[in-house]
Amino acid sequence: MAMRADARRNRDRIVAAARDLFIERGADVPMEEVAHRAGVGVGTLYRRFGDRTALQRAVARDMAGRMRDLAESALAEEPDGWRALHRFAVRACTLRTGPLKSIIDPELNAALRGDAELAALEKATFAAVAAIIERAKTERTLRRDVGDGDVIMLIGRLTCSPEQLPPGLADLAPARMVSIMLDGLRAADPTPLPGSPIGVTDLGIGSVS
Amino acid sequence: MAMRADARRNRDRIVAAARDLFIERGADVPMEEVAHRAGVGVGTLYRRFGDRTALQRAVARDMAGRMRDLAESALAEEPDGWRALHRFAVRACTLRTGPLKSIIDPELNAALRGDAELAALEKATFAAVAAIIERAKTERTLRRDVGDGDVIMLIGRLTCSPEQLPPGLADLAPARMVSIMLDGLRAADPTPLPGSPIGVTDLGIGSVS
Amino acid sequence: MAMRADARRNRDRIVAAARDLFIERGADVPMEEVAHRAGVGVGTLYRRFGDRTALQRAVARDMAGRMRDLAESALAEEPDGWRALHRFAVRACTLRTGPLKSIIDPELNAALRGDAELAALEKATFAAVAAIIERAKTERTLRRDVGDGDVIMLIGRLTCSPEQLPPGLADLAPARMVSIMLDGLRAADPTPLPGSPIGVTDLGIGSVS
Amino acid sequence: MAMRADARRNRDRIVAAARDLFIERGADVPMEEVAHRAGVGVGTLYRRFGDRTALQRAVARDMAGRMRDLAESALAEEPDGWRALHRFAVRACTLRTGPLKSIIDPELNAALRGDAELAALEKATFAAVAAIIERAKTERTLRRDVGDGDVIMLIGRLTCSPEQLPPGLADLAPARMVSIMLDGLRAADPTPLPGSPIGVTDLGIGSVS
DNA sequence: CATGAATGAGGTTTCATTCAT
DNA sequence: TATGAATGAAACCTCATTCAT
Repeated sequence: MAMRADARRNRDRIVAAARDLFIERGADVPMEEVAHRAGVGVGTLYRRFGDRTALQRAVARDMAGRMRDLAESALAEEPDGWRALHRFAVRACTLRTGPLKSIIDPELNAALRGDAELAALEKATFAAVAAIIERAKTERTLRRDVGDGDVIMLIGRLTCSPEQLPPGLADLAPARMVSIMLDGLRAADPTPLPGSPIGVTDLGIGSVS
Repeated sequence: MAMRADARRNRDRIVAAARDLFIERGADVPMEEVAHRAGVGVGTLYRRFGDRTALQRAVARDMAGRMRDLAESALAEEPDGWRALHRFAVRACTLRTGPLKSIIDPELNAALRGDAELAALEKATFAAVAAIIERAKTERTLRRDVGDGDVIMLIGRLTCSPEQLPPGLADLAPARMVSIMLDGLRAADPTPLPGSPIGVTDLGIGSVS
Repeated sequence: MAMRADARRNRDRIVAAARDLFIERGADVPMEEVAHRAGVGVGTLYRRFGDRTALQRAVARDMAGRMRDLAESALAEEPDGWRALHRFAVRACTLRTGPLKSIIDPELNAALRGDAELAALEKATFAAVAAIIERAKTERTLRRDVGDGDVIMLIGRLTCSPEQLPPGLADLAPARMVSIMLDGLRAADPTPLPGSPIGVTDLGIGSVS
Repeated sequence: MAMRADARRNRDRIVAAARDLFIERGADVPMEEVAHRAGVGVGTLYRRFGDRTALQRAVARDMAGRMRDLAESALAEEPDGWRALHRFAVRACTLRTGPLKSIIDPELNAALRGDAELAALEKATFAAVAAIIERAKTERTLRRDVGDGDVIMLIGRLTCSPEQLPPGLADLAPARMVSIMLDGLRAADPTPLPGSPIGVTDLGIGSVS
């Protein structure tokens, strides 16, 4: 048991180290640096993860899990769809999935295509987001001519933000962008959009953004 | 003279090949593949560019130049600020700077920091965008509580779009997102934003997005 | 511990292999050949030495250490300065520093300039040689009009001997040259030399020869 | 004719550039640098010399020619063998064959083995040196127990001197070393040498030193 | 089990040589 | 004929992965 807890903790530290280094320095950081940042030897890293793609899979699942948690808690805990959408959009920015995109996106990373656990997490995320959107449309706060695919793409864009904003702006800027986006999504007086609503399913399966 | 022309053409083909491969496969494609795609030997590539960072610099300048051209022509050729903003935003998406971000962004790519030519191109881009925004504000089509920094960040996000959209959506989706964003930027009846307008200068020096 | 011992042995074998190959084939032997001769893979060589200059540094220190040992043992173990000088000169030839000169001489090899350990070894060598010379002068066997710099330069020349002498001469020729040189350095009846004695310090810092 | 002169001059500039660069930076200077230093394009260099070994051959012959000239003029112009030996030894130092050894020595450079012109030049040099030595022995100024091989080896050592002596010493140090060596070679009261005199032929054929 | 040394495949870069202009 | 651009073989070096301790 103590063993289990220790091992688990080691595993988590490795995933966290990998995620941070992938964000900071890209998908090609040496495995040895990941191990070092996690405070273990390479051998240990390889015992846990087999190879680089296994580590990427773990990071992707970790991030997808966080994203699902955000979506589900926004849906469950906010009083209305509009506020849920707002909360989800703002918090999604803080995950910084943007700089990780090429690692955690099954579309882009062949190693992740077909991973069932990851697919399940994304499916859950999409379901929660779709529910939020549905609610907001029902409440007549969200314009009717957008699909959940449109909204998910927009939120994906907002989280795609690797640049190091100056400290004072790191929190403010995403909040302002989300606010502007929501103004664009508001039901009142929208400009007609080209085409017809884009659904999640139109995007191809399973992409966080 | 004739030689000059040939060499120039070779150079351009190498930059184009590098850009495409960087987009498709990331910043770490083997140089040999870049050379092959350009139809030259590695030696030629290295004669022109010295090392990988020199090639990245060339790609970054190329993209920054295109971005500037988009901004300046939108400003010069559109009858009003709003249409100029729309045109710039839509066309900027087509440059696909998003997947190149880690390569062409001086903030993210140490090899590019301090490159004077690149800085000049970005400065010109920002100036044109700022002029467009100013015009739109004067025309009272753009809300007053956004700064040029806000708008540039938003446009940067829209161009940050690596996923391979299904063919039918590749053109449509960006147009819809831009349209929604513009609805959010519209002067009429905006929700008050947190903080105060963000200017280009607040973002730190010179990032296209 | 056991590992340590193994690693140490590996390291020593690499340095020995490098020295031999540098002598045989010059400073530009492929690293892979050095590794092969040492019985390890390239990776191991690079793990130990980082790059070619680090390996050269190791070889230079090794040779400088041997040279210092020769000088110090000659000083310590010979009954008089003259015999010490003779012994040092003869044995120095056997180190074959000549063919290594461009690799192990800090004057010639930029990678070695400023190496403190190497400088210390050379300083010790010079000190021992200077003591030998001083003793021989005191004993009135060495002519008074030569400085330690003169003698060190002469010995440096004798060790500068890349040519593959025919087997029978390999031992004899250096012995004869040393003997002739010593006759030239003898106290009795010397021809006046141009200039004044050259000291080690006149040579600039730290060159074995 | 004018053509001939021009071509000749070009060729000489290339050889001179190659010699200087070989001395300064070693046998592996890029051909392009040689060409640049000579003020021509690589193409021209290759038109003249075919490949690197041809260039080395040219440099070797050039140096061997100078060495022969020194030996023959010393023999022809000095009033006695002793002064001829002195002059040859001192001037040989100025050729700086030392740093070129691995390039111009047929023993060390496979590309030169069997070059008839080079062999002829060395043969002439050796003949002149042998004559000088013979004369000095006849005059009873040179000790009888040394062979021409001994003397040639000694002179070879003195010219093996790549180190950058401080300006004030560049001329003085060789003069002092030669003087000391000559004292060692003097007829009066020599210490018996081990073995028997070494002749040029004992050294194997054709080595400048 | 954890560790970190060893391995070698593969990417990067250089440069001798060729060849079109 | 002189030039310098193009080529690709070969050297350098890194790092994913394995394995002895």
